[in-house]
Formats: sequence, structure tokens, C-alpha cells
Amino acid sequence: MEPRYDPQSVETRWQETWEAEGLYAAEAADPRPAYVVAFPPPNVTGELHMGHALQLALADALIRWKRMQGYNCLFQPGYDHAGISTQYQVEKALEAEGRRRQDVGREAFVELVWDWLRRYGRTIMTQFRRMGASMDYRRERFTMDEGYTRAVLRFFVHLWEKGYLYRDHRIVNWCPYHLSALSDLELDHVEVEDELVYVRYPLADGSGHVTIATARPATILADVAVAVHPDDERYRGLVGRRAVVPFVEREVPVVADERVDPAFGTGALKVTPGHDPVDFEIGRTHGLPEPMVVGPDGRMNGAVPEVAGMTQEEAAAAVLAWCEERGLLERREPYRHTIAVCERCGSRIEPLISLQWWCRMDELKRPALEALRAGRVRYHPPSQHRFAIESLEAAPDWNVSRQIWWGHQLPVWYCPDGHLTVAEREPEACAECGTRELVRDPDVLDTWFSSALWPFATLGWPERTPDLERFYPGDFNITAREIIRLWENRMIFSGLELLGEVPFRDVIIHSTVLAPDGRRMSKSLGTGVDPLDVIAEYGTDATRYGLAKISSQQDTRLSYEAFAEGRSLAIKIWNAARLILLNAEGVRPALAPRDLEERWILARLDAARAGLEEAWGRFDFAEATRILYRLVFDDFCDWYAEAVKPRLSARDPDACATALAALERLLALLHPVMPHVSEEIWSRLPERKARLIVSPWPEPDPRWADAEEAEALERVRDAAVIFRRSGVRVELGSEDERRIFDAVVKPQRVRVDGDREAEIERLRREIARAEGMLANEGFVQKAPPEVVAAEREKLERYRRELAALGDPSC
RNA sequence: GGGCGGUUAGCUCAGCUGGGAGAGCGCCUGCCUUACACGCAGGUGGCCGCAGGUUCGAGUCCUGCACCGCCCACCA
Repeated sequence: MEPRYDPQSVETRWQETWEAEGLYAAEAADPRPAYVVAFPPPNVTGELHMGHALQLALADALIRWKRMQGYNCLFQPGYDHAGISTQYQVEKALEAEGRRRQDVGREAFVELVWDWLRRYGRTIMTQFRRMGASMDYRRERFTMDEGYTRAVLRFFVHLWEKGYLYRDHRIVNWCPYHLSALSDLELDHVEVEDELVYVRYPLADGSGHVTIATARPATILADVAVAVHPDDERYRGLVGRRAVVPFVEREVPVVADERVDPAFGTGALKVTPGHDPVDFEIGRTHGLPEPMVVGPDGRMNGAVPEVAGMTQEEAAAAVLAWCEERGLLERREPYRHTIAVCERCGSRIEPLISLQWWCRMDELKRPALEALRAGRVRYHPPSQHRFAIESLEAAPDWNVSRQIWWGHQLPVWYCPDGHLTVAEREPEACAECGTRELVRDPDVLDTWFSSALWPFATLGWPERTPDLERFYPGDFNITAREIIRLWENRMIFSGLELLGEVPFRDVIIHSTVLAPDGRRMSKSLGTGVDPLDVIAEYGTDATRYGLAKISSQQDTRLSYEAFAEGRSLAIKIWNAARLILLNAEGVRPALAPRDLEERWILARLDAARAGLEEAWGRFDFAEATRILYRLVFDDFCDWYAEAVKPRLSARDPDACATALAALERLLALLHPVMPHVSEEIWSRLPERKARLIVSPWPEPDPRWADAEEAEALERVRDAAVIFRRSGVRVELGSEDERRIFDAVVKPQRVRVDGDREAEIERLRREIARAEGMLANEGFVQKAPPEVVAAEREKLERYRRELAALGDPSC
């Protein structure tokens, strides 16, 4: 057995072996109980980042643990087509050649995206494998593959037939670059230096004017009202009168609306329903018209001929010049505020009105809310549960249409008379009038529309496949906080709507990984860390361990120390295994615990197993790493291995057999977090029947569950500490205890600095503390009896130890 | 503005249902003890953010405050 452990070659070899031997495979015909994770499909163009690595480390640990417990585990791999994101990447590539998608045309562009994906896409599954993710890679699915697309169209038709879908003119976030509506969740907000201008709107009766403040003077041309707060004393007499919009000289009403903030600007708001979301709401409330002056490209449209084709800056200049000439421009001041930009391309968002498809949420969300409230789906940590419920309660109708080309085109056809035909397959003729002149709706569906179906569309829905019967509903889902509204809630309500059951029972919201300096990880900041670099330096097992260790907080800093700790752990186990294997040649593993330290380590292994079960069950991954670290370093290596080493060196057959058996158990406990090093060692043990990955999770054995050994070891520990610090040997009761003491402390080699006085001082302090506690009547009467008893025991022990040191006061 | 989380050793963080302030790294000391120097043994180091409260007892529970972070949000 090599003295040095080299993770790189070992890890890739096992990844290939496990997959080739079919040990990741999940089969519908397998009668064992199923355990299923709904794992977020990465973008088809994506690269592995720390978020993926963390998700994989956590989900895979759970899957591996359950696999050892005898479950038929399904860990489904796949990709998301990621609509706008993917389209944008291909558009960027096109732009490098000086072309835009409009130059190539829709059909050719979509073909281009497919080509591009064949060349650059689908690489991330290789990286998933490098993380050791035990996915059934044969089952790879894509949200745009044929069967999945059928599911998406079926979902749309289903919603249409239930009357949940409708078309409506609504104000949307319009990206002038992508020429598409974006959801609120696809926006970024950036701070900009703007200008706030104060403009007078003359009253129609000539009796004066009202001054409004605006950051977007070009939209003055689309104003249809002036609004003030109903309680605003300054404008009490104004409501109901009429004002004149500058430049276009249109008479508009002054209305009262509570959405106006009296403290902002002059307290009077110009109402522009066509280009502002709040104004749109105010306009609908007051039945105002909804003209638009900005076109889809962000420039002025033809509505006002004088400014047609201008940029908004040019139009603003023209409007303000007009106002200035007439003394209507009161003042302009610098104004710093945040604006919405497209998160993909950074273009300033133009709110404008367009015809979109909407999905009514009131009926859909009701059963999902019931399921959440009843705890049929539980979020972890629980603080996210309330957030999930509240955000679902508040969910507005869902804008499902996008004006891009890459995605699932709406299964909607129009005839020249304006009739709609909604069908899964292209219809021959209009469903209403029978004409064959049909034009398909050019829009595609929101990418989350298909993601919502992931837990069951990947299993063959809408067909009732054996996979679907077997693996739905699943067990857990793991994702980032900001995805809850986009994905989690939608999977839950669509699962309930289409299959009548929630798709999973537990949702693990993992922490956000920050850069080591606490800043957000991002390519633009240069703070990104490539998980593959970490793997190259520390190994996959160490990376998985490190990620699990830091996963306990809401926002967690990446820590190289945690990876280094994982690496030390792997090396430590490797060396512990060497100690045993080098001495136990030709011995078969058997549980033949004869001596104290053997019964003790078996009890410790069982205790660790119970602790791990509890931690896995609570999804407390950090706790699991702590248990493993303590088990390996403190218990297994520093005490058990040291204690049993003389007997191993002497080739004591019982000691060797038991050591092998104990090592087997240790490796099994380790496997979910560090599968590679544990499998590598496992493969070198004698008489292997199966790979560790599919070997049983250890069962507890009550034979060595009692506390006697623990107490004896505790006595040895105390004696060792006192000896090392003071050179005084405390009397030990049994032969076993003395033997372990000698093996672990190696008295002949210990150089004692001999500060007996300091040790006496320390024990006196402890005794004083314990005596103080026990003298406290409140403590003795009200504290739990076992706590008081423990305190008494400690006091006794300290006194004994003090006596052993030959303290004159005893 | 709303929600969530954080504030404990020089650094990164544990501390679950209130009863001895902990780990890893760093630093200091001693050890190449035939598994491991990527190691072993020992040590230094802390008004547990601040102020109140509950309790015999608070890092732990309650209230308030301060600072930091993340997510969300329509202030023209």
C-alpha cells in the first residue's frame, strides 16, 4: 500500500468504475423503496460554479447515504434550455461576426443555437462527474428534447382548457435589446446619475399651473393625467380640474390617488400609463387611456410626429426646450436613483404595454398553499418555509410569454378572423371557422414554464410510464434561496395540478457561497473560484467535505482551510488503513472485540453512526463533517489505533480481525461525504463481496453500547493528561487501562516539564468551582438531577486526582 | 421600505432543547515514537457586539439598540 495518498488518479478511476458498473443506475423494476432527488438542471451552456458544487456535494451525500441504506436512488441529470440566457450567448457570438439575429431570421437562428449547443453545450455533466455526483447519467434529459417538449405543450393546453390562460395588454419590463418582455426576476437594479426636472403644467382654465417632477421628460408626451394624494392639503382644490400637458398641449384631468407619495418632488405626479408600472395601475383605476410614445426599440415612435425616430434623450431635449421657451421649465437638479436593467445585457428597461399571455394564479396556488401550510412540503431551514408561503400568497398572475426565438413556441394558432386555436399538435384548420390559413403565435414560453415540470416530465409524463409510477412523488429538492419563487413554488403547484401530489417532501435551501473575502462571487468582480481548480489542488473528497463543512450558514464564505481539513482527513484515513492493513495480512475481518479499546471504538463508531443519521435527517451537513472529523482523528487514530498498535505489531489475530472490521465500519460512515478514498481503501480489504458504494450502512450493535468502556477510557485520558503535564502517574484500576495508558502515552519517551504545582493549581480551581456549584441551594434543588450528579462525580474525580498528585491539602 | 441571517480566541467558524467557553488554521514549546512531520503531544490566546429583563444560573430565552451581509420591493 502506497505511503502517500494521491486523490487525483484514484478519484477519476472510481468515478469511471462506478458508472461503468452501473452502480448509479436507478431502475423502475427495482422493488426496493425509492429515494428521489429533484436536482436543478443547469443551463445547457453552463459551466460548473461553486453553487453547483455545493448542491452536488450535499445532494450526493444524501443520495449515497440512502443508497447504502438500501434505497433505490434516482439522481436525475439533465439540462435546462434557459431561454433568454442561451439566446443571448448565441447572439453575442453572432455579433462578433457583425450580425444580429434579425439578419439570419428565426428558423436559421434557432438552427444556429442547436449547432452552437452541439459544439459548446452539454459540457457540465463531465464536471458533475468530476464532483463524484452519483447520477444515473444514462437518463440525461433536456427541457427541449422531444418528449419533454410534449409535456410542456400538454401543460399549456391543460391550463388553457381549465381557463387559466388569458391574453392581456399589460405593462411589462421591456428589454429593447432582446425585444422581449422580462419578468421582474430577470432584472438587475443599478444606480445612475440622472436629472430630475420640474415642469409646470398650466391649468386649462388659465388660473395657474401645477408643477410635477420627472426623471423621464420624454414620456411627458404620453401623459394622460396629473395625480395627487387625496389627503394632500396643497392640492385640495385641484382634483377634478384639468391641466394641459406641455408640447402636445393635451388637456388631462387631475385625479386623486393614494399611490402618490406627497413627499416626493412636488407631490404631484404626471401619470403615464404606457411607460410606468405605477402609473399603469393608477390609469386602470381611473379608466385613463394608455398611449405610448416609446417604441419597442427604445426610440420615440410615430405617435408624436415632431419627435418620431428620436432617441429619448433627443426627445427630452426637444420637450424641455419647448417648455423653457414658454416659461414652464421651473428647475432641474441632479438626481441619483436606481433603475432597472436587463440582467443579461444591461440595457435599460423600458416599461411599456404589450399583449402578453398570462396564467391566472388564484386557483393554481390554492392547493400548493394548503400543502405548504400542512407541512406536506417542508423547507429547510424552516425560516424559508414562511418566505415560500408568503411569496406564493403574493404571487401575481404569471407572464408566460417571451418575445424571443429560443424556447418552446406557444402552441397557439390564429386565423385571419382573429380566432384562436390551442392544440398540442399543429392544427389543420381553425377550430372556430375552419379556415386553413393559420399563423402560429411567435412567442415562446418563459423558461420556468418548462422547469416547473422537471420532477415528472423527466419521468415520462404525460405518459403513465413505469418510471413515473415508481419515482413520483420524489423526496427532496435542493436549490438556492432566490430560486424559491421562480422554481420551487411552480414545481409544487404544477405537480399538484397535473398529478395530484406534491413533487417532493423536503426542500433544502442551501447557503450562498461568497468569495473568501466575503464579497459576492462573480466573474465581473474577479472573485469567482472554479471548483475544478479546488478539486485539482485538494481532491474531490476534500472539496466535498469542505463544502459540506461550510454549508451551515445562510451566507458562507468559501474557505480553503475547510478544503485543507478535508484533505488532511483523507490522508489520515489512508494512513490509519495502512497501519491496519500492513499488519493484518492474511487476516479476515471479524468482530472479535476482546479488549477494552476494541469495545470502546465499536461503541464510538455506533455513536457516530447514530449522530450521522440524525444530522443527515436534519440536513445538517456541517454537523456530519464534525462528527466524521472527531471520529477519525480523536477516536479512531489518536486513541484506538495507538492503543491497539502494539497488538497489531505483534500480529495478534483477534486484534487484526477486529481492526479490519472496525475499519470497514469507519469507511462506510465516511462514504457519503468522501466516497473515493473510502472506496479505494475498501477495495484493498480482504474478501470484498461488493463495492462500498452499494454495501450496507452499518447497523447498531447493542453488545458494545454500554458506558463502562467510555468511563474507563475517560480515566485513562485524565491520567494521561496529568502525567504529561506533571509527571505524576495516577493509579489506574484495571490491567487494560494500564496497558492502554502505556501504549498511548509511551512513558519512557515522554519528556515531562514537570509543572506539578500548576497542575495542582488547576485542579484546585476546578474543585472550588464544583464546590461552589454544589453549595448553591438553587442549583441543587432546581437543576436536573443528572446535572447535579455529574457535578458531584466531577468533584470526586478532581479530588482523587489531586490526592494522586500528592497534594498536602488532601 | 419589507424579509432573512450574522456579530464568540489573531483568522474562519462550531456551540442543538439554559448548568464546565470549543474546533480548525496561525503562533510558542517538545518530539523524524517502524500508519501519517500533510504527523504526534503540550501550551499561549476570549468584558461570547452594546444595554436592559427573566432565572439559583444566560454565549444560549425575551426586549431594545448598533454595525455587517444577503434576498426582495413601483418612490415618479
